[in-house]
Amino acid sequence: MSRALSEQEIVRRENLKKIREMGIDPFPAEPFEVNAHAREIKENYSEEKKNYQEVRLSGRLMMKRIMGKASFAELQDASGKIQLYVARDEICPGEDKSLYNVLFKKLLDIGDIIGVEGFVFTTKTGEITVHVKKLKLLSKSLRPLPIVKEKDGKVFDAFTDPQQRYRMRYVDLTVNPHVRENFIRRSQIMQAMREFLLNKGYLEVETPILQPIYGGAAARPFKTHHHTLDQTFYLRIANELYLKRLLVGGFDSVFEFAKDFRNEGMDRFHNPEFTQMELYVAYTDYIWMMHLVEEMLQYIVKRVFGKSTLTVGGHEISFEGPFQRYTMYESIEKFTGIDISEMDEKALREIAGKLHVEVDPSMGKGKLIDEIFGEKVEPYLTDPTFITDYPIEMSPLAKKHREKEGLVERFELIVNGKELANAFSELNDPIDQRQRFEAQLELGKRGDEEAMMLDEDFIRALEFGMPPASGLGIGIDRLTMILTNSKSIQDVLFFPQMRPEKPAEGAAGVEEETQAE
RNA sequence: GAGUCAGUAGCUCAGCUGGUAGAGCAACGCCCUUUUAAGGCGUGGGUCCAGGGUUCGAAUCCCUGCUGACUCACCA
Repeated sequence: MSRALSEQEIVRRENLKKIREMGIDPFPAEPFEVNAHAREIKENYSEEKKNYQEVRLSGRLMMKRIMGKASFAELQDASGKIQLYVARDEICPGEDKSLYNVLFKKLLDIGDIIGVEGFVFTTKTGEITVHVKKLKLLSKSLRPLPIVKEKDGKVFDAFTDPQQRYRMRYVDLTVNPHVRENFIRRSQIMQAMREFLLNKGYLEVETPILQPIYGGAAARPFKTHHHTLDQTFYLRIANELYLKRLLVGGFDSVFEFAKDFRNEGMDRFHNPEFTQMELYVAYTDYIWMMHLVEEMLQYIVKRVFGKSTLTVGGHEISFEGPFQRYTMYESIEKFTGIDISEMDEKALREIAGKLHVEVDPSMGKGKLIDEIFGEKVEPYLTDPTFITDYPIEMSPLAKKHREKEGLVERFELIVNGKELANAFSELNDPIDQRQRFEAQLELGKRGDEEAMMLDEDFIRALEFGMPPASGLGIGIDRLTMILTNSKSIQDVLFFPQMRPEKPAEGAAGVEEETQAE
């Protein structure tokens, strides 16, 4: 399929041709060895020490300022930008000046990837600069990059169109340094979490993404089909039930960074695929897990940001534990003045109406309480807050509360008005578990599309005996959003889900085969 | 799923109650050996998201569709 080329693309293709005609390979195969990076040079160069006198670095040409026989340019590598000084007679010591006059001045375009060799000095305006002695083209760029300029911290002509930024994230990352920064943070956050868990001696594991029965959460799944087995599979909505099987198998602590998939609405907090870290530790309970979560978040924030208070959405949020704790009933009473602890389904429905919380007939008691909480409490919890002791109806995998009738031993951690983590003392009584699943089936019949499936093998595992344990799920995307002060999940996912730009050609047949539904 | 807003040059955007498209940067040509949103002079570049309609005439008004953002609904 050919595409009409823009004026600038035509120029670049012509330049490419001319480069080849000069006998220069625009896409050379040999490696270009580098011994320095932009940021490191800018941080460590000193005029007195005269260090960095033989540097080799490579990156993208981001700016050319040509002044006749000498030029300044900007090179951007993975660490940042640095200015280059390119003088004609330096890179062309002999008679032939074409390397400067033709290749550098005319044929190299912004976006080209080059390698340079030279020494570092400071210009008379005080800018640390690489004085280039040798220059090599490493890869030609055939499309014009958006030109983003900056002065005194102000950015001009920023590349901002969300659609283009997400579809061409490579361009976004190239021209928007703060975008790059968020993703580096994400990686550091995950690394710190993994480090914390491994230091505790917990075992990192992997469990199936293709599951014959989906479970461990309440959500609509993606459905697919395996040809050889001629069998329906679901992309996991959670890995909880598999990790618990591993506790049955004798591991006493397991965790997994899991991509989960939920076939539901998309907004700035939800992407169809997202990442959760789930952790199960035997012989502990949810109280113990609250301490662990406090300790872990403190560790991560300290490790990644070097401090324990961050500005999130205009608020200062401290991750220094211990966090505030309320039971679910307490929190509702605190924010609405109404004590719902003794109410039945009918009374709750009336209260919901009074509070202008929308409900529908398929909702059971647990869901009604959750609606009230979600509407009247959750959005107002800014600092990290544990909400504990949830109604049994909405927590089919959690252990019954040791003292309080009708509740389970469960907590959620709310930060900045959103759920960040969810945990319980895990239900390990197989008979109780079967009854809970059966109650879910009932809800399913009432029209709750997210009611859980009955997983016979999971029950069988519990019947062999699972040690008492607590389990935790923590949303990595949400955590990254909070810690990087990002307004949308799209800012912390490299490639957020979007509609295809145009219907993929030839994809129709494939679609038919792989996608049931 | 509903509502609101948006889609114009490579990028960021102007374009009034309808008269046939503009700026800055980028590109191209020339000048310039310490510039940094470099500068000076000059030049080119458009499926105005797509398809219909109204009209003598549509980037502009109307309808449909596509894509995106936001809000709401849904989502423990």
